[in-house]
Amino acid sequence: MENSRPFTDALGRLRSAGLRPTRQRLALAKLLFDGGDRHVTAESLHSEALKARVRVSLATVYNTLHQFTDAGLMREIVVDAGRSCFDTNVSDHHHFYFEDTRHLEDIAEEEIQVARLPAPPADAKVSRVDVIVRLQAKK
Amino acid sequence: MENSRPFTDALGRLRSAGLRPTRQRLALAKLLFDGGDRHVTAESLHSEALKARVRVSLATVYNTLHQFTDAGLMREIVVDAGRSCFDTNVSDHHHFYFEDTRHLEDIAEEEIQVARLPAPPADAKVSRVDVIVRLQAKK
DNA sequence: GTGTTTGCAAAGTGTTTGCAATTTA
DNA sequence: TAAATTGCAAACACTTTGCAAACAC
Repeated sequence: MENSRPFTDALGRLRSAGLRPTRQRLALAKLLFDGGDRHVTAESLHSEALKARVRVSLATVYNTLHQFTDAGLMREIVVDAGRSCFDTNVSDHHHFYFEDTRHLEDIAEEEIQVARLPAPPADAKVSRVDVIVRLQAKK
Repeated sequence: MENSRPFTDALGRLRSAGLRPTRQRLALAKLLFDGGDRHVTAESLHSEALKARVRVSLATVYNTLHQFTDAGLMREIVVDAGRSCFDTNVSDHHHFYFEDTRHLEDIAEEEIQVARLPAPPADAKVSRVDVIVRLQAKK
C-alpha cells in the first residue's frame, strides 16, 4: 500500500511520456523519481540499479536517460567536459558545483537573480539560462 | 615592424608563464592571442594551425592548451559534454552559447548582473560563477 | 650535455550504435 | 504477431599517456 503510490507515479510518468513501461524503465523511474530531486550520471544510476538488484545494461541506462530527458521528465546539466549529468528537477533553477567531488546541488530559482540579461540576436531565442556556481574546498 | 609587436607579446606571455618558447608554443600563442578574444577547441586550433602551415600535432595542441590554461593565460568553458572549449579572455565574463552551431560569444561582465548569490557551504569558496545563456535558432 | 618538449601511436574514458534475441501490447 | 525494447559487443569521438627522437638553453 505504501508502495503502490510511487509505482503508480512511475507508471504514470512513463505512460504520459508515451514510453512502454518495461521492467527496466519502471525500475529506473522508481530510482529516479521516488526520492525527491536527484542528480545522476549514467554510471552512477547504473551501479545504483545493480545494487538494487535491477538487471539493466549500461546502454539501456543511457538510452533511458535520454528518453526521459527528451520527454521532459529530466534535464541534462553540463558542468564537466566528458561526463553527462542528469537532473530530475526540471523546473527553472541553478546549481552549485563542487569541483573537487564533482557533486551538484540545486539552487532554487528565487535564490539567484539574474538581472539585465542582454538581448540575444534577433534570430535566436533563449532556451535556458544556466548559472553554475563553481566551488572549491577551502584549504 | 608591424609583425614584431605580436611576436614579442607571445614570447613575453610564454616567458612570464615559465614556458619555453618552442616553435609550436610560439605559433599557437600567436594564433590565440594576436586577434582579440577567441574561443577554440583543440580540434579547431589544430586545423587552424595546419592551415597556417604550422606543423604541430594534435597531442601538442592539447598539451599546450592545458599549459596555457594552468598558467592563467586562458580558461576552459564547459558548455558541451564531450568537447572542451578554451577562451583567451580570462577576465570575468559570461557566455551566449548557440546550441545549433556550438558557437560561443562573450557577454561582458557588466552586461549581466547576478544578484543575491546564496552563500556556499562554510568549507567551500566560490571559484567562479558561470552564466551560460543557451540559445536556439528561431524556427 | 642536460633537462624539456614533441610527435606518434597506443591506451583510456564516456557514449552511441547495429543487430539478434526478447519482451510488450 | 507485429512493433518496440533490450543487451552485448563493436564502433565512436575526444582526450591523455608512454616513450624515443628532437630541441632549448
